[in-house]
Amino acid sequence: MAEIPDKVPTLDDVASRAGVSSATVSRFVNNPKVVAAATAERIRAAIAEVGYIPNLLAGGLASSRSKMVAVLIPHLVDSIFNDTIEAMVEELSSGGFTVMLGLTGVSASRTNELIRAALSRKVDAIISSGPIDATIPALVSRSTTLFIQIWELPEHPVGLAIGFSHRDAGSDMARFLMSRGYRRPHLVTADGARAGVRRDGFVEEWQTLGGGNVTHATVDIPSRFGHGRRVFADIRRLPEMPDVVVCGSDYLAQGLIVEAQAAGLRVPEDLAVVGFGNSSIAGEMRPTITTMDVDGRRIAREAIAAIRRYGEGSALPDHPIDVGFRLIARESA
Amino acid sequence: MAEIPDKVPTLDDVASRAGVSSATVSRFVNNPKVVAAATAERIRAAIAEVGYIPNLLAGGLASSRSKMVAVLIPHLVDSIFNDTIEAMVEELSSGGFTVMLGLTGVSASRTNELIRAALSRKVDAIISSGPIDATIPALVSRSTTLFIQIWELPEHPVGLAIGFSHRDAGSDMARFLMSRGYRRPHLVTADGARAGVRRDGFVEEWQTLGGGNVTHATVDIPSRFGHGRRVFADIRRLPEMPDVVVCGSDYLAQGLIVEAQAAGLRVPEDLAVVGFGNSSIAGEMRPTITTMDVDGRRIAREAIAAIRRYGEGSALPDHPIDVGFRLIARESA
DNA sequence: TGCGCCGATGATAGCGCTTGCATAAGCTCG
DNA sequence: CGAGCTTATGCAAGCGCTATCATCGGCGCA
Repeated sequence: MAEIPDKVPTLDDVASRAGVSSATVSRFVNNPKVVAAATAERIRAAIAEVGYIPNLLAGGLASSRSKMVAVLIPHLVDSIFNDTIEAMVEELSSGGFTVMLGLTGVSASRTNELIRAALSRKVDAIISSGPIDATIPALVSRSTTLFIQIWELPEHPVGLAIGFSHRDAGSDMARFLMSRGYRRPHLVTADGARAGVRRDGFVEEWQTLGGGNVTHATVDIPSRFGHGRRVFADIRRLPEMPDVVVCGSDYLAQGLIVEAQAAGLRVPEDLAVVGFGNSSIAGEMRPTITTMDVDGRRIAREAIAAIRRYGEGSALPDHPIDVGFRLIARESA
Repeated sequence: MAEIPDKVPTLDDVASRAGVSSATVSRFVNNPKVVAAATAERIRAAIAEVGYIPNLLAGGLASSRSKMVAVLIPHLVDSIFNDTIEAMVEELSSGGFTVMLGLTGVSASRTNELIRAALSRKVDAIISSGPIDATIPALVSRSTTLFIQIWELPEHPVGLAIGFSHRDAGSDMARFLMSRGYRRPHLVTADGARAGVRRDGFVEEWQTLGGGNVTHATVDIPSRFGHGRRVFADIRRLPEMPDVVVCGSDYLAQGLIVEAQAAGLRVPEDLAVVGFGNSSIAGEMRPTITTMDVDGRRIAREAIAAIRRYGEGSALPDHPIDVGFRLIARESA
């Protein structure tokens, strides 16, 4: 019975066992087709025998390509990105990438630290859904790492942007609610840039359509289920009760519905509510929640495709990738 | 004005700029106190001037320590671990570790791949909340990576376990509900091992206390908000309506409450509901949800402390770390 | 004054892999 | 049948760090 050396086996161990050079084993590991079938078979066997696990630190150092992607999001709990991120992580993993997760919160310095950490690890790409501050372009541009902003389409993206127009999303919602006959919308948004753009889009369109004044309130980022309580209390104090509340996330919409119902109101008859993001709960709530769907899996796929192309040396598309959105009319409005 | 070389600066660049050897710069980067104050200052300046970002692939390769920790969980959306994982990621990041996130789903092969990927990256530790299959011990034991199972206390953990007794959690809940006067509990659990243990603990204690029969149903992993609908429908078809439903997660409890209320039942008067995990929504729902609190942040801290000690060569505690749990009585039962 | 020590630094040998270049067969074809 | 390819493999030079060992001034102390 073969002695198992007590150190973890390296390429060389596999090589000598298979009777080839370590270069050949390396080739086999990274691209099996380039070695002859018979050799491949011997190497495969040798790998299994010694229980070889490649050292990606060494590989990454040598190739300056890490097969690792950083995903930066503000939060995990109740995050509007959850479904998108779950899709993202699944797609990245099955695409052979390792995911480095960073939680930025709302702090720019935290975001910066995480970006530095990612660059330190020579990640192939950084996918960020958080806010971008002014120091980031300089950091990123000196590296070969691809920077991808998701969920928005900034005028001048750092690297690549994959998202949709928040302004259009806002105005689409305005048209929808107007056509449904609502007249006194109340907006509740997290105080982030994107939510602000949606709000502007809504208000502008609403007024263009001849709608009256639009009231609005702000909640902390992220807009969570738990905010529902305070938001509802605030609404009750409004001089005139709105007939529909436009929420910055489905979770907030859910929280608001719960509160409204607890207060004896019927949704949507007494108060209609719409969310944003088409999180899984939106279709499962009672009443089901009218919302905007964003195709997270599509964003993930586009991101991965871009990373691949970029890795192979192709130029990036010189314009952001617009994945659009889709209004989903359900029971709540 | 100084020319910025178009390649990314290395330790050597910093060293020559500061007029010291690269070894000294390395010392400064990893442990500033060991270099003389004046030298430190020069190095600090040089680092800022050239915009040096350490290459952790190279560092990790040389030191065989990656400062990276893999976190493996089944899901992101509606996961009972969300709050724990958020705490975990925050604590790890501020502790200087990079987090590699893996979503195992319910597949053992997926879990295996992720563990291999983690080992390939020479992570300092793998923190797993998923199910452990028989092939894992062999994989992990040949490496120097610390394996940490969280949220449970298995008899024979692979590496270290940090969690609590699911059996005790089950029996505590049984005692609590009995003392509150409930008589016909119905259990709804995800079909995972841990949930099964809690159920057994509940049933056994319930019967010890002289309670009658306990009905139970199973849902897919993870037990989510959306399951509430089917679970409620099933309950209605039970020969005798339960007076309290014990759910495997707060999200499921929430979903069930929503359904019950939509059907005109009052919670807890007509049907009481309890959850598990003390997710943030539990205290924010109407009614607030009675649940079991598990201190996720404590688990995270214990894990990090263990990783640190292990990295410094200390032996692991030879017994699992029991962080306990706490029943939180709220309005829903 | 001289010995031993300690704190600060330099020189250097790898860590385990990738990859450009060189080599050696096998093929095709006029 | 040999020039000119293509294909399969080996050789060896790094990738950018860390860590061991050696060096070299002080400095306390007998």
